[in-house]
Amino acid sequence: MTLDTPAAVVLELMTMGQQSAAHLGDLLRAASPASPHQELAAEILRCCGRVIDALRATSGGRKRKAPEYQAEAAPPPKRRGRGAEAVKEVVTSGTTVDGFIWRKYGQKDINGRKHPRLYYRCAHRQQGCNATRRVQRTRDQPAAYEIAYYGEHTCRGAAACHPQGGAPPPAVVDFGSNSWGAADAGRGGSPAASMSQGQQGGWSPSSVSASPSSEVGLELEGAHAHEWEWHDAATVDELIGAAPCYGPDPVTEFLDGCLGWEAVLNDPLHLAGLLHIATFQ
DNA sequence: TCGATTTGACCTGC
DNA sequence: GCAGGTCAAATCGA
Repeated sequence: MTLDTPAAVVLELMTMGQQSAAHLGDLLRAASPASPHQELAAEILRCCGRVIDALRATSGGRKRKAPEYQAEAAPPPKRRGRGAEAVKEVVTSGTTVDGFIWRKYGQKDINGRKHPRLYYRCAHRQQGCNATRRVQRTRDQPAAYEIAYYGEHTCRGAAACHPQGGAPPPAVVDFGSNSWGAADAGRGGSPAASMSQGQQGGWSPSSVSASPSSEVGLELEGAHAHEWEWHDAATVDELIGAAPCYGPDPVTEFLDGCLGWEAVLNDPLHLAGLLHIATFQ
């Protein structure tokens, strides 16, 4: 492959990064078999692999089929059939904050569940946003929540959802293994706000977890955790005030799988972000 | 007074 | 018929 296209450049760099990460993992393993830092190296490997896979799929001439969903053609919201598949399901610990403004519209005691199931819909439903979510405390960990998302945000995302046009709250991204967030908190790194921008330009929920001490108020437990919702105006103001500059992070979006590869390649800013990561290896 | 939440009733799929 | 999902009136709080 030649390096005459941005995709080729990124692929080359990511391949180098992947090799470097593998090497780093080997070194860490050799230095200290039980080192938790190995998880970081593994995480980098996974991310690189993901980028490379996406790139290869793109360069193969196959384009991901655009989602069938179209905002203007969206049918009126219908009842979900029982067991309908969620667009995304996440498990969060201690918080249900995800950067969107949700309006609770129902609560139901579920058979065999100690805690009721809560139903939320996007606060911008009047604007045609049909996104809903279902929040349920997990059986194993009462302080943790299973959140199932249904529908897509068509309200142009968190910026639109937020009354001040602000950005999502500080939250730690869970890239799947939660190792980044945990490592970040442990190292005192800045708590990265990172919600993901979906392909329609709206924000899609990432897997969000609260880091133990990253942000005031985000880590609550037990009976008070549910009080921290984004419809709490005071909370929103506090969080936005604490982090006024959060905006879309294309790199994180991409790595989190919510930003299409084509969007990255077609947008110089997104591409620059990825290249920055690639050269960071 | 108005917007948000609560909660019982209703609707629908299995 | 039951269980889960949604509606909408009642209630609450700023």
